[in-house]
Amino acid sequence: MKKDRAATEDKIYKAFLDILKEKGPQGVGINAIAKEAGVSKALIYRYFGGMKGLLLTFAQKGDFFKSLLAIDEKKDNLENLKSFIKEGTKELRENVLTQEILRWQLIENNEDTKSLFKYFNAQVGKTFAIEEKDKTLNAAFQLQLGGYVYFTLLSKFNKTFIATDLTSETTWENFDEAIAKTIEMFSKP
Amino acid sequence: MKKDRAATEDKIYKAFLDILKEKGPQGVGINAIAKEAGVSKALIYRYFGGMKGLLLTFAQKGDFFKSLLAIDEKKDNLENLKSFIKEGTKELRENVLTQEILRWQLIENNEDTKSLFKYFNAQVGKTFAIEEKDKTLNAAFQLQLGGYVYFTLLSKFNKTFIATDLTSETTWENFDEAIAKTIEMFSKP
DNA sequence: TATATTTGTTACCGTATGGTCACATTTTTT
DNA sequence: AAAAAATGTGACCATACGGTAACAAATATA
Repeated sequence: MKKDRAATEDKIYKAFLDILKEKGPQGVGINAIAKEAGVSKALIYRYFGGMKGLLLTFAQKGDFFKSLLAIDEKKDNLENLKSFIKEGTKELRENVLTQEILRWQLIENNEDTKSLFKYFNAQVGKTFAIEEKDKTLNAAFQLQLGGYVYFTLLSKFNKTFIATDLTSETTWENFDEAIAKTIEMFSKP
Repeated sequence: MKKDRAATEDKIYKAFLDILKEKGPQGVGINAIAKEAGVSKALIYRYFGGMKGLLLTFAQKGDFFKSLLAIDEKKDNLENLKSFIKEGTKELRENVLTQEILRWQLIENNEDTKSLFKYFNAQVGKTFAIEEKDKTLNAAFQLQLGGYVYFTLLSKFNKTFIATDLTSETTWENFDEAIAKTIEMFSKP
């Protein structure tokens, strides 16, 4: 049998990502990862230091919503902020990995996940930080951003929220429009 | 030893509620409930039909955010809608049980939880349904409502979101103000 | 080539899970 | 009082979890 540590580590790490994406935080476990990777679970402890070390590795690689960083400079004026928002919401709904980390933060926060959340939130803060001009506008914007996250996560298991169809593309366009409109109105004198 | 089925059923049901409130959806399990109730788990199957039946019982009792129903009629004009929102957000942040059901919907949706979510969401729909006057306003309102839910759930494990302090009372007052202001601005010609 | 070292697997441990069943005890009915 | 029904428990099963240790096989070093 061929032996290759680097390749094995890669198999383990990929398996972890796949499970997180497919089964969510609840599916992530030593046994499941080892099985998915087709490798003995003892190696996860030897090479990564168990779940905690695995999450730390994940955190330090830090490939979260990287596509947003490219347009990070555009947040200066109103029009660019709006397009930034649109890009951000699109990215959020496409990036399942990011979704699952956000979901994870809603259900636990222990010694294992600590480092992951720390790095992830630092990245979020760096990406989505906007200069606060108006206290109420800021709160309104954050609420809508949080709402977008909420509905995105909710749509995994629910097709509707009250009367809103979460499977309809129109719904998400309406959300984008609502955010833009809100910012616009707040910005008027 | 005294035997009293009604009292035992009550002990089981109360134990279920306590665990859901204290440990969240993840803590809810047959063994944990039986232990908390100080009763043999076989009785949960005999009297409730297992977890599924227990959740159905919970669903049918339907004591979700009841305090809101009392002010349900007030949603007719702008000022009353705003006060209704304020009451709603207050209730949400105080009602841990409601929070945990909302959290539950973000992480699973199986045969056991099906009935619970169905009844719960029907109640939510009945309570928070507002007549849609403007498509964009409606989306903005829903986003902010969702954001409020998101931050409420997030605050259980996280003290901050980006630069926002989720433990500060001022933060939540800002949120309330933002919702009111948004509705107000949308309502102007 | 012989010896270390690294890599990988299997088997095991303790614990916890959901679920069932036989049995003892209490309460109700006859 | 005797029989029947309801109530409650403890033991047990299969399965899964995280974690460890002993051992085999491959690779690197001497």
